[in-house]
Amino acid sequence: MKSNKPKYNQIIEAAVKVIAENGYHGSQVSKIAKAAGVADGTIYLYFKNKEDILVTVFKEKMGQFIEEIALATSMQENAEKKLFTLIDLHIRQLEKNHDLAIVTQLELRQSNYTLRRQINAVLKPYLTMIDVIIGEGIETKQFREDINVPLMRQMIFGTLDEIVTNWVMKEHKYNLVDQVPQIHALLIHGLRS
Amino acid sequence: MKSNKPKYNQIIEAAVKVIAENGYHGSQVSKIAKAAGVADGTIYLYFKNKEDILVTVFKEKMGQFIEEIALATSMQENAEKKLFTLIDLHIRQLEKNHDLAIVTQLELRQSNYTLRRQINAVLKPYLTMIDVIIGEGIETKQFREDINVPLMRQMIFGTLDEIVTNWVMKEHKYNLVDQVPQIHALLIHGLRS
Amino acid sequence: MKSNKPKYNQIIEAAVKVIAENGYHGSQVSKIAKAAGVADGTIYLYFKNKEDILVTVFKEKMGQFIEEIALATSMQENAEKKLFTLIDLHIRQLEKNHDLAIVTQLELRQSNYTLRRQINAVLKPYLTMIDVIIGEGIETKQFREDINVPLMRQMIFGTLDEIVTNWVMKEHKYNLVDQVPQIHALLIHGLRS
Amino acid sequence: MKSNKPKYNQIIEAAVKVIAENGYHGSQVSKIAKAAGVADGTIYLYFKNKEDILVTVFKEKMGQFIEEIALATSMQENAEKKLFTLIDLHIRQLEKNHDLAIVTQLELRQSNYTLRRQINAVLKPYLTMIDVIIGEGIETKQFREDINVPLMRQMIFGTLDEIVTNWVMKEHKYNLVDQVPQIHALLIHGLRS
DNA sequence: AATGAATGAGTCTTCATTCAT
DNA sequence: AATGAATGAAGACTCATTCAT
Repeated sequence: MKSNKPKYNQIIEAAVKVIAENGYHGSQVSKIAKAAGVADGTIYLYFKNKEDILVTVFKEKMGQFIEEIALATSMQENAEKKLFTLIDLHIRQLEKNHDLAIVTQLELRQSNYTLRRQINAVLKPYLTMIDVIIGEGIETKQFREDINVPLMRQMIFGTLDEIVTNWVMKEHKYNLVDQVPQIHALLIHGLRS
Repeated sequence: MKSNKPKYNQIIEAAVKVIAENGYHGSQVSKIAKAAGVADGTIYLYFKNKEDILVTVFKEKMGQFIEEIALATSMQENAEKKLFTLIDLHIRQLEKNHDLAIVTQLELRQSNYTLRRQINAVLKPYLTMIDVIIGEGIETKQFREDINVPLMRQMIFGTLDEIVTNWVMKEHKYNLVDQVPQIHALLIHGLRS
Repeated sequence: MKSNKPKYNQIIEAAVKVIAENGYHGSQVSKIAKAAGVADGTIYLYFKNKEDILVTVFKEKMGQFIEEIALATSMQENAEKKLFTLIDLHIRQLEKNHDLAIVTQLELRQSNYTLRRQINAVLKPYLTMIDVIIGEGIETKQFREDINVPLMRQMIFGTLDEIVTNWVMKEHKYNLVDQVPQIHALLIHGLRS
Repeated sequence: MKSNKPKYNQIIEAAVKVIAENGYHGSQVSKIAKAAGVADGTIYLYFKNKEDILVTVFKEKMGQFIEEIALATSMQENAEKKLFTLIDLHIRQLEKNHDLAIVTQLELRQSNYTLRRQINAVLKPYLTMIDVIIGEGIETKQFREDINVPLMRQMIFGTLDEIVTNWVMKEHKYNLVDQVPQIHALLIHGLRS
């Protein structure tokens, strides 16, 4: 696929790099074009408009992100382990890819409302995946019966998102993967002693 | 106090309203001025520039927000109850003020890096307050000894933030305060049955 | 006179200072008001508008300038000596007063066409004075009969103006008065050996 | 050459015309663009900013102006004739081109300090050319040995500049070229009978 | 398919001037 | 006479998008 549409991929990779380096508002179409080694006009042969580049960046990158997590969790035998795997890969993947983390945690959020809705749509399957894991945990009695699934999913996603965002804003100065067991424990056991 | 600087307050209130209605990028200075019933130039007698309006809106509103929570939690006798109060008021205050919720959860995040850092600075005391409550819980053995305080704080704040943001993006279609006890329970007990 | 209209004079002196220090375009009415120790509005009790301040500055200062030259030349016995005195005082007065020189040679020329015409009107008597001296020289046969008076006046004024402007632009780094005899000689004898 | 950069030249020609007609402060970028028959934004493909248009106008026009004088004087056999040619062409070229004369003598001087310095840099070779002619005259004993070259140059340039400026301010109501022999005579012989 | 020159809509900010006190 | 808070008009510049080549 990559070899079929080389410019398309060039542009997406350039966009991630340019946005991570220059910020959302400093990433003009002409700058992305230059980084991709194509003419400004060429961008519009592959993308409807600037917003479309950004949405596509998110779709492609998050698509891989989600797929990898989906695959890995499916190979775990129970909900608790699946949750651990999800946390681990969520954090591991973003920690591995600084540029992408900057783009997803900071820059893309500076977009307008329309783009935000599209980004949420891309995230939908991921959130559903979390819902399914929680549901499975409840069914198998690993998790409490009275758990409100959407609420618990917001807790899980909100926690992970906040943790990664903090790490990005602190300029990746500390190690994230090491905290995975603690995060998992907090989500499973809560605060109570 | 309000009567001393009427224009100042007019402008801040207008800014919240205009941003909530038109979004961050649709909120021209002239639109805010018009909504405040002052001339464009008057804005610049009270604010250094457009960004300064936004920072100030956040400072003033979050200042009250945080203060109210600080006061209420201080009157609770133990960490668990303090946490409940914090969750309750965090959600209650934003649910009560739709416009403010839109501004803090969605619009202000579309700002540039500089503004983001200033917003974080304003939030700092709130985050510290959470840290202190967790610390108190650990000392009094209400919470587990091995809890990583910053991590737990990110979990609490991330959860609340995600919950309110979801509610705003779903256009406030459901009741939030009702979920407070469940949120509290999840944070205290976690998923484990 | 000064004691009768203290604010009036305060404003004029402040204007010269502020313009010399901040340049024409950096000299807002409010800055002049502040330097003069009066309120912005007070300016408009004494001057019709901003342009009026500038014209008045020029009128007052150039009035003194011209008067002093008129007095001194009138005490010289012949045209050649009068010309020497005129050159000497023209240069001496501006060299003595750096701020005024900056204002007259550089800053006030950045004004618009209307102001320029008014400035020219103020200069008129000075130019006429030069004309009269040349005429006297011709009558007394000190100067050639076939001299075109306006042309010669333009030569004299143009020369002096250019010399002072160059000196101001070179930031007053050299001594001007020392050159007076040479200037006089050049105007009297020309280039020819 | 013109056909290679048509827009560039269109903009420069339009700028001279617009500034001559509307004055420096009345020449908005949009007005120049309209007169040049291009979009506002096109200006910025060829010029860094508004000031850059003005500096370029001066550079291009004065470049030609100076070159023509350099060529013509070089073909004269001695310093006195070279000086005559310089005076003649200085005045002839500006008299021929009313718009340019207005721009160089009046409007461009309303510019700020930065622009003024750049304009002076453009004039530098012209002033040097005058210096060289004077030096040559001294060497060949046409001119007096004791002449202060910079001073004499300021006298020549100041005289020409003042004469042209007066003519522009009098709205070109009289003939300038006719005065060339008189100007030359005054510079060569001075006032003395 | 690819180019890149050209377009032109859109906005924050300054500052001379006014006028109620 | 004096104040100074309030006014609001005015303009340079950017950048997403188009289209002739």
